[in-house]
Amino acid sequence: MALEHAILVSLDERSGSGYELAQRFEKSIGFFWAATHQQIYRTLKRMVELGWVSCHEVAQDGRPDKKVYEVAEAGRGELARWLASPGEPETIRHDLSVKIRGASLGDAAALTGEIARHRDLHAERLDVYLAIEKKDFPDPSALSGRRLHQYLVLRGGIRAERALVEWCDEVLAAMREDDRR
Amino acid sequence: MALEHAILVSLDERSGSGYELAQRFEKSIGFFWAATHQQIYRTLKRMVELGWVSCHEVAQDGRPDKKVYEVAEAGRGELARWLASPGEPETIRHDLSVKIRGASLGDAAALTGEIARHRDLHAERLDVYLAIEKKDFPDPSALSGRRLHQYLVLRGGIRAERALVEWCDEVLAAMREDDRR
DNA sequence: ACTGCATATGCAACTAGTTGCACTGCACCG
DNA sequence: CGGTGCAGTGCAACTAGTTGCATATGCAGT
Repeated sequence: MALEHAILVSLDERSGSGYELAQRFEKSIGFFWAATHQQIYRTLKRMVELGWVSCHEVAQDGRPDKKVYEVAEAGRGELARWLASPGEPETIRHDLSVKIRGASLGDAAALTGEIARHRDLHAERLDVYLAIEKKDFPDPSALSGRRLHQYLVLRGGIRAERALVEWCDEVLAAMREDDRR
Repeated sequence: MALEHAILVSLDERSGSGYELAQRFEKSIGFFWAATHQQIYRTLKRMVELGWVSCHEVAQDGRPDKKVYEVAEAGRGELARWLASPGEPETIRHDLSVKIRGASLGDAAALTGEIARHRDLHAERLDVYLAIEKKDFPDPSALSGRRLHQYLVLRGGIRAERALVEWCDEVLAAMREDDRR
């Protein structure tokens, strides 16, 4: 399980509360590891028990108290161990592919609509990633260390989304062509 | 959940036992929807209760009896309903990205080894897909209907694996370059 | 005879992830 | 003064997926 490890990486970049982590998972970490606030709170609790992170409450004015977590020694050790350990490639679960494979059993028009919708969603995500690339990493050749690693992960997102958009376009073109005959 | 639907699509292509389905998930359906035999047996049982599939036992000689499942009317209806209903894009969980993002916290050499290993795994999968493409779909422009849909899903796999291989290569090149400085 | 392998099905216990709700604090708007 | 909305934490119940084991038939090789 990598949720613990994703949280460790994120907390190492900057300590924060469960709420803040949930927001990071919404916008940046979540691009490659999705998690809800429920999962994050539950996992943080477990990680405190394991001694991987430490926690102290912080009183705030103008808003409720929060619990700030930071990576402990044991957490850093666990992260190093995990980074060096081999992992399986992701198990793929792509329901759009299931739908396409079953296309002949349903309404073709509804399905092409669905594919077009996914195409647009992926195109939107791609635009977001490209905007981040342009804004935050204008000169990739000058990057090193942590910044370089962030950039490389973003590059993975760009490549994946681009591949999906192009694939959706290929599927739509082929299905329309098939329809015409 | 799409496991039911993936099973329906597969059973519609050809009726079969849980064991046979598990094998299909290992080699073809599993390229875009992973499932273990446990999941499949459990889900088939539930689908019989729901009336989506029917089941009859078949005695065999030379090997144990089996239960052959086939899609029922209600299953076909459910599948058509699902095909037309909008779905969320996949929630991404890519632990290689988490590892790269945390690269500076562990052993760089071990991590590049891990990335190279994934690169090779994806290159292998890509070769498998390309071989299938060449063998089973030598003339894509002549395809239509079900065969076309199978081909298009395969194309998605090819695009995805190619993107991953290229990304791994980019990451490895950039990390080696960064190392040298 | 013994071992290993493929076929064939399944339970039990576990881990992981989702969904729906509940609670507090405070600010800002009309 | 009541509604909306963000910040902040969390429980309970559920669904989905994994892992380890159990069991049975029968073939092929040593």
